[in-house]
Amino acid sequence: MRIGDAAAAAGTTPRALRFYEQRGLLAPPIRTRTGQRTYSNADVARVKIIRELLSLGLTVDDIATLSAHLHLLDGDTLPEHTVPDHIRLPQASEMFRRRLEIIDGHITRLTRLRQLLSVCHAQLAEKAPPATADTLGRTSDGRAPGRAGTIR
Amino acid sequence: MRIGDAAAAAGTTPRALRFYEQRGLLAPPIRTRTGQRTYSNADVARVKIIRELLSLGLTVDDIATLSAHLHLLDGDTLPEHTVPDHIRLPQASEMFRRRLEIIDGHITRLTRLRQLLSVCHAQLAEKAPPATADTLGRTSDGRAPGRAGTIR
DNA sequence: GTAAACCCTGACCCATGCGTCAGCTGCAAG
DNA sequence: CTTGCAGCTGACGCATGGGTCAGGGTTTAC
Repeated sequence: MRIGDAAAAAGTTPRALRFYEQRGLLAPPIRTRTGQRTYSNADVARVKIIRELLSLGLTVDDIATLSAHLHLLDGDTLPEHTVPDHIRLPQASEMFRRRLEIIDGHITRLTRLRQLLSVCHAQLAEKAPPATADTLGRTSDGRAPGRAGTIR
Repeated sequence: MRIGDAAAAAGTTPRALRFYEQRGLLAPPIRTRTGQRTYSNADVARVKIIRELLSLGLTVDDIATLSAHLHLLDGDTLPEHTVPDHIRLPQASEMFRRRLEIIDGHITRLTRLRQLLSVCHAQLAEKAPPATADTLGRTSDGRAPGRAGTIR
């Protein structure tokens, strides 16, 4: 499988795969003798995991730190002993702990925000009749060509 | 109160206040005749709210859209009728709705991630004895001078 | 009156997660 | 053989939320 197909299969772009590779999230894949990258299904699975984690708010660097242990997240799609574990284990464990704390914080705060906004919304709804199509000026998504940035 | 004091009172920097002003989160404050900005306590309160919302994951643009209604979030610190409401009410209401959806999504996904990581952490903990100070290479925070970006 | 500390307006810098050329090579189809 | 899509490696661009000068006025304290 070459990069275009692998990317499509994982729901992303070739550019992204090269980027993940460059940043250490993905092991450098086997190349054809002319230099083209070839990916396996396991690679695609890994990319999917990576995207999942990104969409959940981890950063590329976080995922790189975890990279030796990503297979734990997927039980059976990835090989078991691809990487020398023991050196990074404690750091990874620490990282998980910290991440958990951060996530708990996020959840707490978001929950509070949810309440705040909910109240706001209710108050506004009292004053304003529910928005109709023509009180809203075209709710197009307005995404410009070059829109990049964080996956949310 | 001049900008430095106001910023300190709100727990941020002059630069940030100017930035919020420029992006429409803060009304242009009164200036002395020599051009220096002067802020009231109400302004400081508003900045605190802005920071709160930022830390909860809203973007500057979101907050700008809400800016006419921020006082709803603070009941009694801000004046009641400073802005002509009616034009933007429906949009703001819509925005709240969308934001609520997004936040619910975040919460759901974070909760899932929490579980995943939690499992990972447990599995790692089995293999690795709990990290001690010297198995971790200096857990310094390593924050470089210019570390900017999103408030998390 | 003069230095120290603060403010003003640009303007450029950082990290993220890629998009998007640019300029060159590879490969399968007609 | 050639055409045209695909891949390769840089390198620059974008949006966010400000930090950090630079170059010049202001205010305050001694």
